[in-house]
Amino acid sequence: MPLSRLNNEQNLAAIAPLGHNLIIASAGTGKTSTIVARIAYLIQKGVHPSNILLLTFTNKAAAEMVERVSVFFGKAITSQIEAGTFHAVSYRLLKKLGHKIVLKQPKDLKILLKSIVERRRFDQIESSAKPYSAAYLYDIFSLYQNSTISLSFSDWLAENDSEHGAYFDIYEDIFEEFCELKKEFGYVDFNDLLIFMREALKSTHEISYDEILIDEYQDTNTLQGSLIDAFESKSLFCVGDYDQSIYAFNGANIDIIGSFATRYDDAQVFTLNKNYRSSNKILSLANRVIEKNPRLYEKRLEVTRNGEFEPPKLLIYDELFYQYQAISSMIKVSTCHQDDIAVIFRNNSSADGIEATLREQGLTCKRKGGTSFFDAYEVKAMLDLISVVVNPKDMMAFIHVFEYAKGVGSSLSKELFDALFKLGEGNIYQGFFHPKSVDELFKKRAKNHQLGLFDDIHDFGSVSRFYNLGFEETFLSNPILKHPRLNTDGAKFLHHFYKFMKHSTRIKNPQTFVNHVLSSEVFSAIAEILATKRVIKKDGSVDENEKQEARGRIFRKGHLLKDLALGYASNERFLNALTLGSNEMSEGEGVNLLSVHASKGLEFKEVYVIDLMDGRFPNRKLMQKGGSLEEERRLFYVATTRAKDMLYLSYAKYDKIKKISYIHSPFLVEAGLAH
DNA sequence: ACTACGCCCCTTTTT
DNA sequence: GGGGCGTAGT
Repeated sequence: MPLSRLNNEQNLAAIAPLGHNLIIASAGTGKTSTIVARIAYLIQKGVHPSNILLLTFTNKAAAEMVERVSVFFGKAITSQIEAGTFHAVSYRLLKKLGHKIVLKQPKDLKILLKSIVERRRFDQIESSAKPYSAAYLYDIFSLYQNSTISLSFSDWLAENDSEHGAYFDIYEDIFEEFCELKKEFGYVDFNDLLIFMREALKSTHEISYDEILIDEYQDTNTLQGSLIDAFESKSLFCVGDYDQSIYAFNGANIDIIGSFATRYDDAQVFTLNKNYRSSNKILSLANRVIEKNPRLYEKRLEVTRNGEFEPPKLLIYDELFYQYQAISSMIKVSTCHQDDIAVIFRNNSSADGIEATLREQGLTCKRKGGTSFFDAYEVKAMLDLISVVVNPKDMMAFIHVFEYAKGVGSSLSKELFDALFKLGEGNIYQGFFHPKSVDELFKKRAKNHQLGLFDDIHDFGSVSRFYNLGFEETFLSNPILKHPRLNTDGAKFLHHFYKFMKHSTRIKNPQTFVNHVLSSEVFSAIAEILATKRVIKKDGSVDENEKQEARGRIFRKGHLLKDLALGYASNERFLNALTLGSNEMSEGEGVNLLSVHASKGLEFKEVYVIDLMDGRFPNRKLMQKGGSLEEERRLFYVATTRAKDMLYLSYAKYDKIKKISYIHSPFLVEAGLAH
């Protein structure tokens, strides 16, 4: 059984009585096994699996832990455990409570926020500081929401950045409007999931757990902490390591783990000291460095692995790219299986270089954050087409789709959306198919000073200009076609879209729905535009064969998306799952390429920590913006403790593209590898 | 006034 | 590679 394989320390933690238990688990001490054993122990003791809540940092980690428990009890039991990230769990529970939620990517919401910011006047305000950009304002507000639950935005800003005092009122006002706009369009962001969940828990007794297990407890931020509190669980099982707290930029509050023992009367603290992962030499290097940080508790890690291992090796190169090439060569000749090798870096900007040199060597690599797939325009277009059906209030999705309509820019597409929104009383599907009569459908042109050319030619927006284009009767009679600036191309695109919408609402199965998107005229038109754009030569000529191939690639991505849709109960769930977990998916096979943050919780036989230059790692820029050397040191600790057998640390003295000279990272000095 | 397009800037870490 | 900005064209 699960408990039999634990050591004494782990066992004591796993069988702790219900209550408030904190497990301090240093790197490689078997915390996953301990959590798995704890869950198994609870189930054995008669706790119903649906009364267990497991909160992890990635959904993948949650799935793996539940999978390991199911070895003992079977899937029928373990599938009842509520497990996932704070965000994924909140989403599922809110759905269960009947909330309608459409999760939006921060990128889209930044555009929305920008539209509000642009309408504000800052120039009359006297201040030495320039107002924040919309994107930065979104990020800093997000950090605020994650960092505090007691302060107002202004008060929080005042504590962190006093120079913007003159703008505080405007900022507050902007977010008030932003909040209303989100509500109007039915949008929810990552933070909203947690905030809504916390609020929902205040007014329901439907949801409660016998025990909540929290992995990576050191990275819990104030908002997440308040959510844990809101569950009012009598039993917590929190697992973490102070030295691996690397999410300060997201509001991670180290006091939450630090004050655990004093926060609860019945607090019990267990410590796991036996390291099963790394060789003694790797471990002592990592410990030498992390000991430079102030100690919250004594670390006395015991090495359990016997045998002779190579000591960690420092590799020095004259130039950045030589470094990547040399490391790729070493990986090529390594006897280690490629899946068991990881290249770890502080900044993602290192990834492209190392990926390129690996490819030169004929090696493939695995990268986290399925960026290339979900960043592709065709994939975004497909997701926007799904979004607009799932949420007929979704302005952003509508506007993104209409970027592909010729003669329709951001201004007209917004006006079209507004008109459909009014015609359908807040629902563009209704606006298309059951339009109400509206007095002033289109806003009058603000001024008609320079009229002449276009403004009065189409002034009445006579629908007769769209006769003989083969439009359906019901479409022709829709008031939307009276928009004065809508041209024939735009109307054709709108008609494609209309037909797509018409047959959409009945399709509940996500796979069927993706098929519906792929066979629609709208998507076909979008694919046509993208394919043409991708093969067009400088002289404007297009090779038909090449274009068909490009079209083929676009539709192949469509079928990939269809495969991903398998198993989701509704379009809404499919869409939200992609937003919640798209960047957990990794792409490719072979050598693992990971940022330090992405490497958290993983282990590899052979690890290369690269670009260890002062400025890049530690990242001095971030340190100036509220980071700290301590945090960077913890990042170094996390990176090095991923290694089981062999650890390489490397840096380059010069970057010939950026023309920057570097000196080695101070952590290499602290590690005793450099002076 | 709005759309389309070409050129120049920067590029942190995550749900 | 993407977003911001200036310019030409409708």
